[in-house]
Amino acid sequence: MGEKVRITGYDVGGGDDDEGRVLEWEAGLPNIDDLTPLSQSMISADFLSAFSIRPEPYRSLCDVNRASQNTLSNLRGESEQQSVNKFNSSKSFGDDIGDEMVVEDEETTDLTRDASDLQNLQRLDDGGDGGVAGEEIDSALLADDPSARASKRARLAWTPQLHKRFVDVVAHLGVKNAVPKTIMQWMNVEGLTRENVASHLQKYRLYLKRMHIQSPSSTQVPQNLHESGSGAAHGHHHASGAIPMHYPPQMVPMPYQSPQMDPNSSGSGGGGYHHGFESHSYPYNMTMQQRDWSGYQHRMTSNDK
DNA sequence: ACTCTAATAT
DNA sequence: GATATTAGAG
Repeated sequence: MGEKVRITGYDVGGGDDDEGRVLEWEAGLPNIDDLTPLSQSMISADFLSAFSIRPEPYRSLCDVNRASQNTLSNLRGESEQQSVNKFNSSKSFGDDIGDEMVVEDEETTDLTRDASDLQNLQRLDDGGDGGVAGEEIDSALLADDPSARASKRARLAWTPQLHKRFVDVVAHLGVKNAVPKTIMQWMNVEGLTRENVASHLQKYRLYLKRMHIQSPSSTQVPQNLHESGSGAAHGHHHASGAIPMHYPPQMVPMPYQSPQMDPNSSGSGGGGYHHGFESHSYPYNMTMQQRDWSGYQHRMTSNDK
C-alpha cells in the first residue's frame, strides 16, 4: 500500500527506438512530491459549497492504486485491440449512458454509502479518464484475502442505465446474435456475468413476446420511438437488421482479475463474435423505463383478459 | 461449451 | 417483485 504508483512501469509494445524519448519525457514529468495526491481532493471546500457540489467520496490510497491499475489494464487492453478498433473513434454508444451498477449491500453496509446515487459508477466506455471505478462489487471477491474467493457475487441490480445498455446492445446485435455471452461481451460492464445477462435476457424476451402477441393496433404499446441520444437509431435497417453501433466488444477489459475467461484459454473458437449480417430487426429499440417493461409481468401472470 | 425455456429458490 | 439458480433438452 505504501508503494508509489508507477505510471511508467509498463510498455505498450514500444519499440526500442522510442526508449530515449520516453526517458526524456519521463524526466520532464513533475516530481512525485510536486503532485497533489490523488487521494486528496483538488477542489477546496468553500469552492464546493459555493457551487453546491458534492465532495468526492473519500478514497483510500488503496483505492487510488487499484484505480490506476485498472487504468493501466484498460490502456493495455486497448493497445492490444487497436487493430480491431480502428473505427472506435467516437463513443456514440456511451454518450449519455452512465453505466451504473448498484449492488444490494447486505451486511457489509458501511463505506461512504449514503443514499446518494453516484457511488459505484463504472465507466469502461472511455478508458481515458482513468476514473476511479466502482470498487464495491468486487469487494467481496478480491477482498483482502484472495482465498476467500469464489463466494457468491452480490445481487445485480438492473438500473435503467444498465438496462439501456443492454437494450442497445441487443438491438445492435440483432436477434440472431443476441445471446448471453455476446451480449455480455458487448456490454462490457465490469463484473457482469453471463448468468446475469442470461437471466435478464430471458425476462426481456418474455416482455417482447407479449408485446408482439398483443395485436399491434390497440393496447398501450409505448410507441414512443424517439430515443434520447444514441439509442434507437433505426430509420433504415440495413440488411443486417442490426442497428449500427461502432462499439466493438472489448475482450477482457479486466476490471478485476476475473477468475474465468482469460484471453488465452479462449482457445480454438476464440472470440467468435464475427459480424454475421442477417437476422431480423425486432422492436428492440424501445425506450423503456423500468415500469414500462416490468409492467408486462402483471399482464402476464394475471391472464390477459 | 452454450443456449433456451420453464420452474423454482432466494 | 426482481434476480439467481437449476433442470433438462437441443
